[in-house]
Amino acid sequence: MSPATRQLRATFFDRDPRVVARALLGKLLIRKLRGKVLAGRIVETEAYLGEGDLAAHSAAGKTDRNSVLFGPPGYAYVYFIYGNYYCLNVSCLPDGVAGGVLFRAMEPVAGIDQMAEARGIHLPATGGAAKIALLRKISSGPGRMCEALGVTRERDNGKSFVSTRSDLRIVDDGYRVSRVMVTARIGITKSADHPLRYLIEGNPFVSGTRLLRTAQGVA
DNA sequence: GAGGAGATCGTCT
DNA sequence: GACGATCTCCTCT
Repeated sequence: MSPATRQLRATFFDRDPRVVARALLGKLLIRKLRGKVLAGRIVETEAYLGEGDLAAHSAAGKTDRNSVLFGPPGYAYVYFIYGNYYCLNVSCLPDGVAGGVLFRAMEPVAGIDQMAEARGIHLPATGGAAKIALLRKISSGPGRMCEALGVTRERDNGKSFVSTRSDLRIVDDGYRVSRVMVTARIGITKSADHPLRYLIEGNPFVSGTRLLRTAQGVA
């Protein structure tokens, strides 16, 4: 990483989830696990707006499960879904106001062998299309990302993204995103038509294929 | 290559 | 007891 790399602060997350979701594209998600550094560039996010957003876990109010979403900005909300998978979010907006951003996909950057191993993927030594297809399988999806990074609710729910001592951090290394696309969110039934999914246009590491329209600023 | 359905269990009602 | 911010495998075209 370049010397210009800097960790995101709480003020970055103390904004509308739609603004944060878009701004997170291109940032590096860094995980320290058992002495190893795992990192990926965020290429796809979804915004969840809080109590007015029926698709958000916080829609029905605060519970033990979703309390992190109602807390201060910049903290990890991890939940277990479909009996198999974890999903990783970061809380947004001030303490007491619900809102968050779901990390949906990232491009592997560092610790790729460790992440592939965690996913049960064997990477070939040589490159080519077959290797790229396997690299996509490491972290193109929220459940896949969590498995690759070793994220679990027990270990990471409520953890700070903005503490310099945290083993879960997000940094800006100066990478600039050329074009952002906005589509409807994936896998939900309520408020499903809202364009709140943000992805880097043309990036091969995004999940799914539902591309509805190109972003014109923040929706 | 695309689409459908099953797996599997925590959370909420 | 029902549902779900997913993934993978299997079948069909």
